[in-house]
Amino acid sequence: MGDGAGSDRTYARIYAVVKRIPKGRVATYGQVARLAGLRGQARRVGYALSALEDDRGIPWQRVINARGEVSPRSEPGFDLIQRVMLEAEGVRFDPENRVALSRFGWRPRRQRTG
DNA sequence: TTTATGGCTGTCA
DNA sequence: ATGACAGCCATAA
Repeated sequence: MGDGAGSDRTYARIYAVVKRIPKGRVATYGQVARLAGLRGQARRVGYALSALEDDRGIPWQRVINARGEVSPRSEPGFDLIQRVMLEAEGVRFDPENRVALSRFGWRPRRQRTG
């Protein structure tokens, strides 16, 4: 890696943040970006997660968009899989297929100490 | 190199 | 609540 655009520290940082999202909680792309020190680069988070071929222990399903919805992507039906995974963790969806971020949103109290 | 999307978001009508 | 727009960055043609 090194010169590779995606596979360097930046993605690693994103993954590190996603890894901290507790089970049963969700975070938004923008939130992850900010916690990773990449303010305003929410889209990059989506790319980093999209680049994951395997989970690698990274709970990608816990990252949703700022509306509280599971973002649809290229692969049809994949958003449903994500939803099922979240529901299995206890995250509940509204009739409008939305998650109440006020209730299930992840709120880290502190930055990681090290 | 330029263009066109793409697991996004905040602001403003 | 909805829709248009502009930032931001990656990847594929």
